[in-house]
Amino acid sequence: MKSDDKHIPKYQIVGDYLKKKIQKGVYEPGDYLPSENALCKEFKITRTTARKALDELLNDGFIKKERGRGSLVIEKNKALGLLTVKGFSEVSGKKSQTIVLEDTNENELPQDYLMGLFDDDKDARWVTFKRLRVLDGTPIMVDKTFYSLSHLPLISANKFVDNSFFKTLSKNHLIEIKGAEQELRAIHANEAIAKKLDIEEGSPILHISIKFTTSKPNFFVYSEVYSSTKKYPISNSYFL
Amino acid sequence: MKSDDKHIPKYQIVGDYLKKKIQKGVYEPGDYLPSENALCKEFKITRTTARKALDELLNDGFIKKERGRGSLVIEKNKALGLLTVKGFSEVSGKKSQTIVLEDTNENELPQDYLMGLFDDDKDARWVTFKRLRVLDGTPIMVDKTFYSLSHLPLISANKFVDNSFFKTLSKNHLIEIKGAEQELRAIHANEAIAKKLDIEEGSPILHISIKFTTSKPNFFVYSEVYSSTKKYPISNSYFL
DNA sequence: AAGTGGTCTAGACCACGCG
DNA sequence: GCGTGGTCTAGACCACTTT
Repeated sequence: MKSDDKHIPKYQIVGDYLKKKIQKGVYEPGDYLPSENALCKEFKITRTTARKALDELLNDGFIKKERGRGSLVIEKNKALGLLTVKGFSEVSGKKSQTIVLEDTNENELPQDYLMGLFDDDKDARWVTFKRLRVLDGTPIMVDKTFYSLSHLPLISANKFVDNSFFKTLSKNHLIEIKGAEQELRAIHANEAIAKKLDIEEGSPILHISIKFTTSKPNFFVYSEVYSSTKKYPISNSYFL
Repeated sequence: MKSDDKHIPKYQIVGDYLKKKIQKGVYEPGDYLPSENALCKEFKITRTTARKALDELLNDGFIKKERGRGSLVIEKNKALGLLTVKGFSEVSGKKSQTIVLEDTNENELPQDYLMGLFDDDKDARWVTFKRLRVLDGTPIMVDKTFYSLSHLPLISANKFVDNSFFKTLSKNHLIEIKGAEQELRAIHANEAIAKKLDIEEGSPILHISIKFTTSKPNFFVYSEVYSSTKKYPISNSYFL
């Protein structure tokens, strides 16, 4: 019989160990990790192995190597894509706020839904909620989010963990966001949107249609976002 | 092989050598590269070095390693994100076209450059070129691209491989696009842009500022894109 | 059994940053 | 001068694929 020994390579053990320490805050951005030679002694490994462990962290964007100095912990890349307004929750001195415009309720699918992505679940029952994001007093975006009741019960938007739907999915339902497809259009703000975003009717705004893929098979979350980009542009990073 | 080592590490010489062979078609997708041991003998290097050379190709998406079999050359597909208009080159029956509006020439950096990403290379000499993308007769986007002469010579936009700057970087200079940071804004088209995109002045368009990260350290490519999204929205996928 | 890639050891010399 | 990371050698054993 084959044994089920999962032989985990040393470099991965050491790499994961360092990642966890960074995630726990033992090492913060700006700190230097133990040197390669220090890791060799601590874990009784050779430099090749220690370097491979650090390469993992380098690849995942945890550290930056500086010859002659050491391995510097850096701010991690968040490839969270377009839903991240520049510094929405990270701009120092700015306060972000989420206002529920319309709490979760059963609803018809909009006829004019733009993305041809509803192939599945066409006859399912859907719920939606609508929210307004405000950054430092400035309305930034309105979003309307859809999901199917056949995969998740109705959850009040007022009961989201940290006002975040995705955090709620993760913490209470163990569902993780795995990816997304998006379509972007520049459009004129209509009266309703303009009023909510406190801009003039006809101002150029960004309309984003998003289909989120989750860790739960066949469970997708759909979002329609209307964003005023004048003060805070949408920022986005992606790495291949 | 000659040993013109000097500054360039061996693994890079071997890695570049293999990349060139792939790009020349000596090795095609589906082929296996010489085994690590074969490379050791051919270049008189150790397996560590041979493996590091192959790691380069692995990172740049040229090959896939198969234990017990070898290093398989694969098709390079770049999910280039936002620069991909929906089906720009894939819509069946549609013809894409790239028109050079302004050939590559040395230029001043624009004063109003939006992204605060020029920290490095501030005093370097820059070249720019400007192009118009047309899909099935409809102008889709204009883009102005910048790069620093300290990393790459001036290349005429009329001599790009397949009209693609990135393909040129890859095929002729072994530089791969690794990722990007972007900022998106919805704006009103000014007269110049409107004329080029054949839309009314004041129409909402998408303005995208992009900083591309490459496989060449400290070499970045900057692009300013203005896109009419009415007929063809920008589409984008990302996966975590 | 032979060949491939995956991991690892125990060294070595070099280029760089800092005191 | 010393410690750091960058490169490299010359081996070794392992897991996996193919013949």
